[in-house]
Amino acid sequence: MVRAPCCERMGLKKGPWTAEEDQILISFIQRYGHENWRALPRQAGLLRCGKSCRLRWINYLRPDIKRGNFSKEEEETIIKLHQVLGNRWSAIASRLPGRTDNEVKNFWHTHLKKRSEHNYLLPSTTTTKRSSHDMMIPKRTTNVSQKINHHIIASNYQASQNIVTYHPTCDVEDLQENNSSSYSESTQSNKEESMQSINGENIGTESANGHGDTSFSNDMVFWYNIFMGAGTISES
DNA sequence: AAAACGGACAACCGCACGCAT
DNA sequence: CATGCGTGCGGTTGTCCGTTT
Repeated sequence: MVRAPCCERMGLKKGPWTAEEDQILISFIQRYGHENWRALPRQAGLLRCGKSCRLRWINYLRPDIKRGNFSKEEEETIIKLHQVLGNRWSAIASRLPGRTDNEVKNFWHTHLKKRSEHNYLLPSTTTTKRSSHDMMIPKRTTNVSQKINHHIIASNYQASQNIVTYHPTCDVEDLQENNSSSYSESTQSNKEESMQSINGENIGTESANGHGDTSFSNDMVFWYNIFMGAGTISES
């Protein structure tokens, strides 16, 4: 597949955003939403590529962004989730309402990494690029992770002013045990089914074939622990 | 006072994936 | 089935700013 290079078109601006650009982007999205990031800058009259607009919105301009220092609880949550999930910043960020993957990633590299390295070895923090083939944890657990994250984000979004749903007391040690035993064996469809069953609702997945094997059960437990233990999927 | 240094954070880049055609 | 587009993600780079020398 040939991919069009982003932001390389003549006339597209790069670098820091100005207040005027921010204002244009905010008011455009407030008015029309962001159904198509690629078309958005043209429609809004911004000399930016869609990717840049998306990043700016998601990481900085979104109304539900929580600015300011990370709390102690948030730090601990990041550290623990990183032990379980590795460098899956979006997944970690989804556990921290109002925080973005970029923010979490930066915070990790500037604050937590050194501290964490003192305490334990970091098996999954390699800086080399990994394909989805050469790692047990898929780079993008697209179906389940996206849907879960969408679910999470939607939940948080719905009640954004109301709840901070992560529980700093989450027992990540348990998660790690389950992780080592079942995560690598699990399949995408298993995870999807797990989440469906766990939530007692259809979160949008398709496969309907039944699984009665133990890996499925382990998987179910694993994902249940991941998302219930860290607490964002509330028992709604 | 100014240069050098380093930390923090914003932004960019390239890849992988889902989906429509 | 093959192709291309749009998007999300993680790694990396760039820039700003405070601190040290």
